[in-house]
Amino acid sequence: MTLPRDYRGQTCALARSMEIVGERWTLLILRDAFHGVRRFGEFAAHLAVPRAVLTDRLTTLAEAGVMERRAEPGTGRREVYGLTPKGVALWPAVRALTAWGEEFYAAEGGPRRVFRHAADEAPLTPDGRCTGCGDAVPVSDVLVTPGPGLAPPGPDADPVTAALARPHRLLRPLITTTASPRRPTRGPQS
Amino acid sequence: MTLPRDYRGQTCALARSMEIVGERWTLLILRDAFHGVRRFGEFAAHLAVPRAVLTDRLTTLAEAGVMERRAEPGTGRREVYGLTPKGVALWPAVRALTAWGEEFYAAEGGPRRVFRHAADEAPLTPDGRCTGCGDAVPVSDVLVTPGPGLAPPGPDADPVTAALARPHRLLRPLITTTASPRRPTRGPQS
DNA sequence: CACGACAGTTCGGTGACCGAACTGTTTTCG
DNA sequence: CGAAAACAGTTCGGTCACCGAACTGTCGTG
Repeated sequence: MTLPRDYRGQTCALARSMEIVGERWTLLILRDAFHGVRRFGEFAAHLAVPRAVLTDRLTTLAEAGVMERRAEPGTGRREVYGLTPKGVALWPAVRALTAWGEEFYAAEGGPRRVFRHAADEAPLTPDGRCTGCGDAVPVSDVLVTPGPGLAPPGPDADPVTAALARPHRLLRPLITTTASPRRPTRGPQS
Repeated sequence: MTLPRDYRGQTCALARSMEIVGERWTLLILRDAFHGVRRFGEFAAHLAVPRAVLTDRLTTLAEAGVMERRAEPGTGRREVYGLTPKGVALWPAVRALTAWGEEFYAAEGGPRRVFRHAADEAPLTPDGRCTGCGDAVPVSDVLVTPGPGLAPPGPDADPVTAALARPHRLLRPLITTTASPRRPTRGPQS
């Protein structure tokens, strides 16, 4: 198994994970995928990641079985990338790291985003349980709503940033409209 | 302060986390710290990380308040590095990533290590709850035991690898004796 | 003092990452 | 239909992080 940057000799499951998802940008790409980002250009515009690096990461993730690359039906050249079940299984890790960042690097005013149980809209605990019904909430039942700490997107924010500022379900395609106004999109900003 | 490798423009708590713990080797260093590794040479020998990189990571983690550097009382030059409460708060993330690696890259025979509740020695669920009493187990009450998938350490394995193959509590110093510094190699020692 | 253990630094070589420009195809619109 | 734009990647040169090995300085012990 020739992984791009391995951690040789480590008899530790964490090292195996880091070989797959430990490279720069990878977890942010996966996070976007959880939020419903599906297209190459959306990842590139939202993350401001060099396009060559993005190509490499998506290829690596697809080869590892974490994401899946498929042609979007109907549209010609449009490729879409989606999480496989193996990728969805990374949600506890993404959630835990997000919760840690939110706890120790909180924005002014409060959390940037609030994860809720879609069934009753009660917020989730940091470990992903519903504060209303107490259940462990599956990823597809997580509703993301903007929190008080989320800066409103500027008028020239990229479509992903704009869509992330609105309530949405995880794993559902974030941007469904096919057509977009032709206007040179410049500048990242989440 | 300029973070070493930032993710500019990301209004996302995960990006904040990745700026602290997202660099190569950092999470493996933290994992070792959870298991009780405390000294520079132990990290270096066990992880096979370039020493300059290790110095950089420990300094960065200390500046971020995740780890703490202090002189070991008694011994002269010995510095020890320990997790702060902010560092301990990363345990859910480390556990989740380890569990994912264990699930999808299992070793022959089964898990490499089993996390248990020290009180009743019942194994923990992937999200850190005790299968015996059902409680969420704090990090300091986690007992680590070798699992069937853990390869036995070779005779020339470093002391950390050897100690990790024996049952131990998280956050407790893994190697307590100063390794009997320079015994006259008289009798067999424990 | 000599020696070994240890923490951390130095240094040259290599590869990953960056950012911007470019290629080739598909879609949209006049 | 034909031009222009959108899109998914690729190419390329500069820069920086990482690697590995050797080295420095300090402390404790024999």
